[in-house]
Amino acid sequence: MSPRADGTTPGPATPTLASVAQAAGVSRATASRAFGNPRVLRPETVARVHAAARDLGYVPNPAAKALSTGRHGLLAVIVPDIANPFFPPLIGSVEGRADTAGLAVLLGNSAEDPAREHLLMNKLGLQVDGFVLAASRLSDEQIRTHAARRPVILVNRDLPGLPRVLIDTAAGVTEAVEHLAALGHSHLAYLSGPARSWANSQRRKAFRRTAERLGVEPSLLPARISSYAAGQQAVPGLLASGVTAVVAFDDLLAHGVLAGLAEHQVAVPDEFSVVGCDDVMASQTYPPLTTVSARASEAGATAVDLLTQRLEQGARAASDVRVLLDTSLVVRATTAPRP
Amino acid sequence: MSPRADGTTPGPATPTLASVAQAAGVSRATASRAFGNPRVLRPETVARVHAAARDLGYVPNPAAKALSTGRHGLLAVIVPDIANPFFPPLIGSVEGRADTAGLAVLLGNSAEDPAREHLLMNKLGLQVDGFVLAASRLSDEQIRTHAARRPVILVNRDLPGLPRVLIDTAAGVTEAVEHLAALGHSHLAYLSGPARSWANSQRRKAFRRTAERLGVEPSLLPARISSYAAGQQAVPGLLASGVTAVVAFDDLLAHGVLAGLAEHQVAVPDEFSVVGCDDVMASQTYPPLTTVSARASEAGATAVDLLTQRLEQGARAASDVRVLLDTSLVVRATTAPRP
DNA sequence: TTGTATGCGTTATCAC
DNA sequence: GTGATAACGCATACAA
Repeated sequence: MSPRADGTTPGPATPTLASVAQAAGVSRATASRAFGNPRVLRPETVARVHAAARDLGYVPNPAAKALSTGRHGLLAVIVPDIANPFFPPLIGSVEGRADTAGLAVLLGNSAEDPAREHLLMNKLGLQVDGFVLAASRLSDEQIRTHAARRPVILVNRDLPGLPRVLIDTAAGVTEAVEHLAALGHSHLAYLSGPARSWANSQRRKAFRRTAERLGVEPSLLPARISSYAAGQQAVPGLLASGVTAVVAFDDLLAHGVLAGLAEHQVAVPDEFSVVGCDDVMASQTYPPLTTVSARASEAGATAVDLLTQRLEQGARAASDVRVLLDTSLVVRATTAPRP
Repeated sequence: MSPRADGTTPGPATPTLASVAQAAGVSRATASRAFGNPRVLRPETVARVHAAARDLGYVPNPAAKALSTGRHGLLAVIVPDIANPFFPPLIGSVEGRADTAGLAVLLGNSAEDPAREHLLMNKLGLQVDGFVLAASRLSDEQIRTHAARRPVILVNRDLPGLPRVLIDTAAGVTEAVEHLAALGHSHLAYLSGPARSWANSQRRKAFRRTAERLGVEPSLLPARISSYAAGQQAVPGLLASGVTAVVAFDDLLAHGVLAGLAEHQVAVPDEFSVVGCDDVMASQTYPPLTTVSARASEAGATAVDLLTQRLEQGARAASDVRVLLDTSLVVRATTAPRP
């Protein structure tokens, strides 16, 4: 056992609770209490231990603490694709909120692969206190199995019985269709995203329902995956279908559509209107994309809140929490009246 | 000690090495060796232990292993800003490579704040085997202090004595200036990024050096931070300076410039040329941005390789490794001859 | 080749 | 209030 097998300088042994206890002239148990349960100790004793700890530069050993308590001070956030611009803000807010809650964040990337996601959760399961599972590609049963072992908070996955926070883009998509109909577009397309995505099925349904209600003709085009190239490749089909406007599953696809339309000399928004979704990139890129707001950051923070709640309250915490985050349309520069 | 304080179902106690040993009819030590050092055991014994482990669904407890060995199977990657599109691909490749190396990834966000970065490293230091420090905002001394405790691999920070991987955008920026000069632009601007960023100083120097060599007039404009809004706000100054082309610190700023120019009715690329940097977003957004390639993914993977090397070889590993990743200009649609 | 005994650093259950 | 002491689960000298 050579804890110094790496290239770091040995230096003096890192102080342990035992060192602190000795320096403070108390037992290890008392030293421990000075940190974890100071109220039961005489204030004077607490102060003495703290002083000793400070002098020695004592830092508690997380591994030992975890082994003893079963709590790791760690949370895992699993996403299908880190490179997809929807997730970084979500991850960022998870990290931020976790940090203030005293938790560190383990990052897992499932690469859109359910098998990989499952493996990842098994591997990480024993070293974290809980999971934030974003846009999971797992089956309901698999998720339930994992949730039986470790607390799991779902983001954008509506599984009854588990705490979940849902970004309800249906409202925004509905607005988008209304917006386009009001502009005179009578034939619209929805360019769909990942098949196993909850968000995608929500958006597709809202699109169709609203189109029918308003009496505009809906077309459904599959892009299968969310990528710039997929959006670009969907353009020929889009033009062939005869629509004059499209609602894309997300901003990434929308930008691909923009590129594809430019290739075909179709002007946006004069000849063709494009609506994205998630408002990620849309606010960081030119031209300003009309899109549906997403609130991914809020979703992440809320998920962490639910998790810490569950961690603190244990089984007493309500487990069937369902937080719905409302969305709305943000009209920018890629939609205009039908030509 | 109630490891089940959360809402999970109790179920059968998770199997430990002791359970496996008992089931296989061997001692705990032998069971342990079956995993960590199988060569010293009779193959038959190894098989029996593995079978028992499989039947019981045994998963080694990372905390116990860490406490015993001092190795955590964890790596921390620290970035200044998760939301900045430069970092997600880097983080993703770190995660990917770490995963194949059997390491999990802890994510830290310094929010561009050196103090926060320092705190983060202190907090995480005891639970990881090493750090990948991307675009660190820390002082040289601080980095050295941390590196003395835990192996640190630097990305885009050139600190002699520490393993580092540098994305050498100087070459690409040089090409960009040459490209613009060849197009007839005789007065160029560099829109700079974060002051403490190594990448920024590299780019600024390359810009000025090349401009002087080619006899074109260089202007330096500060954006201070990398954001869409900052790029947008820099446009008035840009136009006032009389330049006809700009090289922005990164693609995010470049897109902001694009938006600002549109506001001022300046056509790109006909009246004004814009070059970005890092080729992130540029390939996912329309219009296609002329930019400098970045290879952030390769940088992340390489950093992990250097770290695992160091972890395996210990102090014998060469510590002054300096990996330089070359870059080049990618000409797309935002540059054209001077009007 | 395998078993025995001990330590890793902390928390928690008893006593006192 | 405080102090011994036994876990927690695993790895590893040392014996055999």
